[in-house]
Amino acid sequence: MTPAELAEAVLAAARAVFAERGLDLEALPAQTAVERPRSPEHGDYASTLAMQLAKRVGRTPRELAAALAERLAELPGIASVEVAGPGFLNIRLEAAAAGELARAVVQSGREYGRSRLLAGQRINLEFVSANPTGPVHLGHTRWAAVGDSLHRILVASGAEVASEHYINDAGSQLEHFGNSLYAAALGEPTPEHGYAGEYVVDIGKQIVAAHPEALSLPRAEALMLFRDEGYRLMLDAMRTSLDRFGVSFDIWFSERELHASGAVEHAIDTLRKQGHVYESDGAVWLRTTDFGDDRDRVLIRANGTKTYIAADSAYYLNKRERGFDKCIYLLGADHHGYVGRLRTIAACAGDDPDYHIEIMIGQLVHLVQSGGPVRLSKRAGAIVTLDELVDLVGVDAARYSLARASTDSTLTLDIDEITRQARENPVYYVQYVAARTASVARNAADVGLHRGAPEDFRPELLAHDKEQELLKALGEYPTVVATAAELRGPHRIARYLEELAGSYHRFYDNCRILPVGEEEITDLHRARLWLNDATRTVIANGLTLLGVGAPERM
RNA sequence: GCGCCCGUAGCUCAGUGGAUAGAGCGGCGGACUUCUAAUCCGAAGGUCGCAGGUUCGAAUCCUGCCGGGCGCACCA
Repeated sequence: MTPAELAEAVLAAARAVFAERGLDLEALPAQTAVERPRSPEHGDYASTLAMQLAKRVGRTPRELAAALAERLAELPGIASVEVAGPGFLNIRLEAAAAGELARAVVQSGREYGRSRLLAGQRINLEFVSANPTGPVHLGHTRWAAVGDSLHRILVASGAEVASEHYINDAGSQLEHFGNSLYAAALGEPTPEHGYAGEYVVDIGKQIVAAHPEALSLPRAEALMLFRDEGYRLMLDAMRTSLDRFGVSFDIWFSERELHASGAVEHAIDTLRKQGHVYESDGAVWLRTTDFGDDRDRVLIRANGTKTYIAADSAYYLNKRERGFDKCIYLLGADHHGYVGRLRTIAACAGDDPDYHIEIMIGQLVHLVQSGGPVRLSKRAGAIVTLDELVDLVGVDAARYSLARASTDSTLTLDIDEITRQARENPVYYVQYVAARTASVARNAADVGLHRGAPEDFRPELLAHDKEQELLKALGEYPTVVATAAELRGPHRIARYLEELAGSYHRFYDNCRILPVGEEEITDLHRARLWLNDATRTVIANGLTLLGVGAPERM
């Protein structure tokens, strides 16, 4: 019996009790959940439904709980139900009913944990969106890890999702970048508003190597060449870094093309039709105060140039016109001023800012090394890049470290610490389970131990405390994935896997899976192998959602 | 001044109103002639920033305050 089935049984019992006593069925929720109590004294699962309902129907929690307990206790698979405290329902399953899960998980394989929760939603998930004027740095790296994992989680929950990287290639930053490359190639100092750093010199050299004539061109032509070639090389480098990190975007969207396609004018027309555009002082304005902004915003300046908000609007509307009904933006805290703006744009376009647009603000990553802070300013040239981080700790450890924290928390990474403790990173604790389970499976095959036919599986033999604990952990996985999808929290997967890993290691330590020496193979060995393989399935599924490998050996 | 996020063990961080607040790391003490000791077991470590409020029940929700981070353009 899975937790979901148990929860449904609790609700069904509530319906029966309500009907029997003439209570208002409308007071019942559409869904309920059972939780896993911290203390084993409180049973395998607990329901708080009676306490939640009592006030609504004017009964005491304990009275309702007692009635529910009576009904639930009769169900097959349920060993006992107790009413405790103010009205908790503490439920114990029979070992066999719990053990069933091992078979169900193995048979579901990669499907275990996937759902249709978000079926029918078409989601555009934008993240990273780094300027093509420098390498992907550590700030972006957090969103790369979190965004890509979220992408996988949303897909696993049934949504149709496109991951998208916006390229800011239309503004003056690219000009400054080109100027900097040119200056570097000439050996001149970095120009004002320019970019510094070794990568600028490197790219400058690459361009000169590929275009020996570059330095003898007239200045204006040379600048254009450095700008365009630098842009191309930088974009390639970004793609390469992200690929190596296991992150590949479905769509790379160019701002330049957005402008070239006339999308900006089109967007302003659309907003005008919605009645929120007006002209004043020679400029074109968006009346964002219609939707709570403290002042209106300019779309087109008096000099005819478009503002960034104009492009933002065009980009949002373009996403909507491409058929996405939910646009999720993953932005760093340094951009949280965008939130109101983007939501207002959606509102001005006639959309529901609480549904069509969703802006996740992730807090920044702080780096410290040798006790002091490390600055991440791109202009200053002191960059800690994605590539450097990966070189230091590897893809798995890097992705895991970044994905296991809530994006609401600023994350402090100590470079020394990461380097030194790479082996102690929690990712290895989890991956070690993948390796151990694989090793057990290999050894089992060597000694002729096989799971056998599913119908010969004896779930009731998995009655040891550690086996039951592990089974409960396995049963939680689908709920964890669903919650991670709904709350957009990939870190929940990581935290869950750490718990599951603990349960497995304790099981492994207490319950011998393989026969020792010449010992005869029994149904218990086979049952434990089912449990071993079920664990391997869940660990692998979970790590996949994080974009982290599940190694066969370590 | 206004807005968003955070404040939980020595450190890094979990905990979408439930029972005795958790994990990893660090430190202390144990466990390998048997499936991988990258593991396990034990002890230690907490006024959940502070003060009120709501609730049968608050780390969680509300208000105020304190502390930290980040933002508030006809810049990109």
